[in-house]
Amino acid sequence: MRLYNTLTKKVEELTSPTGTVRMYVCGPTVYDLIHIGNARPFIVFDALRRVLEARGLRVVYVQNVTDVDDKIIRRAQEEGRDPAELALHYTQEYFADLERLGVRPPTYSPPATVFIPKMVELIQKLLDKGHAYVVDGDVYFSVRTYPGYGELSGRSVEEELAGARVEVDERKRDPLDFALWKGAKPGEPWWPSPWGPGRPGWHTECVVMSTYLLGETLDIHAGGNDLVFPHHENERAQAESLTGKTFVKIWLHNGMLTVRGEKMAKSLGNFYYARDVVKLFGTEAVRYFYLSRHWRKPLDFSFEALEEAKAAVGRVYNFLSEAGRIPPEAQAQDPGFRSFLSQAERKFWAELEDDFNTPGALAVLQDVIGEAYKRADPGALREVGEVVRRLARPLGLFQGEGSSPELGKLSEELLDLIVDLRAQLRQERNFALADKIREKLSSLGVELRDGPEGTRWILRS
RNA sequence: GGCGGCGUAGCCAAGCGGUUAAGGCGAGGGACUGCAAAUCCCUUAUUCCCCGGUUCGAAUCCGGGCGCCGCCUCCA
Repeated sequence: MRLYNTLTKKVEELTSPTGTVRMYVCGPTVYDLIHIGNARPFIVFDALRRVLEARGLRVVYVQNVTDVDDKIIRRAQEEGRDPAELALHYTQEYFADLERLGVRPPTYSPPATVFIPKMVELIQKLLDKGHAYVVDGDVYFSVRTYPGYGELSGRSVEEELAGARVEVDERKRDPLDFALWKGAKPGEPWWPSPWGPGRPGWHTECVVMSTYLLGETLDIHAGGNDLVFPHHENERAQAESLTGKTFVKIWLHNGMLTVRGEKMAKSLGNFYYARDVVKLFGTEAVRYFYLSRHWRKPLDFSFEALEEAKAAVGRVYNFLSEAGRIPPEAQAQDPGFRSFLSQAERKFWAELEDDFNTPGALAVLQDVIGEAYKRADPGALREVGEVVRRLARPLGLFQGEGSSPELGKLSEELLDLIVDLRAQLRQERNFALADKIREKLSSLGVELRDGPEGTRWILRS
């Protein structure tokens, strides 16, 4: 698998001598429900994980839950709630949302608060090595002590200094220095430390959780491209100052979800909660929507776009239900069809191997479906149905029943009876009544398809 | 201002030096049907924001514009 690495700005081969890929994806800060833009990395990197597994690799997938943070504290104060209780509540909602999005739970989802003693240890080590300093109960990382600072985000320390436009905290030795430990103000949650009560900074959380669970060098570290600076830059500075080793082999950053060209963000108010969008369009339409655009590019959200994704997913399910009713013995007539299929399979994987080109891979699926229809050969249809299901599996798509949910035996027989009676009406050319039945069933979610071999009923999901 | 990215048909979107410029949605025409739906067939970019350059050959590489976006604030 070749992937674009933010650090080197090149597409690089993901190597795994041990057969295990250790990947870390920045998770949510649990002060509110996640919005549909937050869901992009969760879905995209979940799919990447599954594709790596489908290629025979073991993946250890860690995604943190940031449950101490200024925003949580502020929100809790506004609502008169306990910050820990608020964080726990939204952590549970977050997991519920992952399920709604069809995202597999990570191997580990550590809450930051569990690791605070480890964070204190790490900060102490940075102090011991001269990479950090204490000011009035706060601890800062000294950016100048890490020569590689700025490499990830393509900034130079000098420029950042010149361009610093945020009010500089006078107590910092250098405007670029960032907080590792924040002393607690009255009323704020705190944990004990050698520098007094307080809480860890965000950048430190991720370093501790990732290296503790995955080791000092990660194969993949991923997140939204809005995290490149300062978050990931600061993580790298800490980790590499501490270990002297490469922190991350490949940095992956997904593009933003936009609304009319602007980033979707809580602060801009142009957001929709992930669960609401799933409710409106369904899990698979949302996944399809994300995977139909290359993961590094910006993606514009609109109801029309989701509608379109839903239609595309519906069409595939339509095909799968056609293919599914063909007896398993049916074989493709044309001997050349086999090689067409295996060529398509190779193409599918080649697209994914090439910087995780999911839109390219989905196009292969659509293409193969079109070809199967064209053949008008039940055997070919059946075989393509199987291939589509197998290939789409790692993308988390097209594994469901599609348009034929379980019905009770009685209901099925009743439907068959209605269809028979309607067939008689049509024979008698009583089309008015036959159409009325069709319309009524349609409004109940049962679609009738009249074909040369009679009528079939299909349940719309 | 600095750094990064994007601009391909009505819309969405692949493509990364040689392909007939994938695929989807939509639209139009036809087949099937009592009429529909579903499905099938055909049509829908001589051209990839603009201008130069490199090359036998450029949507793809280089230079310069134009437009849009992200980051530079603990934003996925």
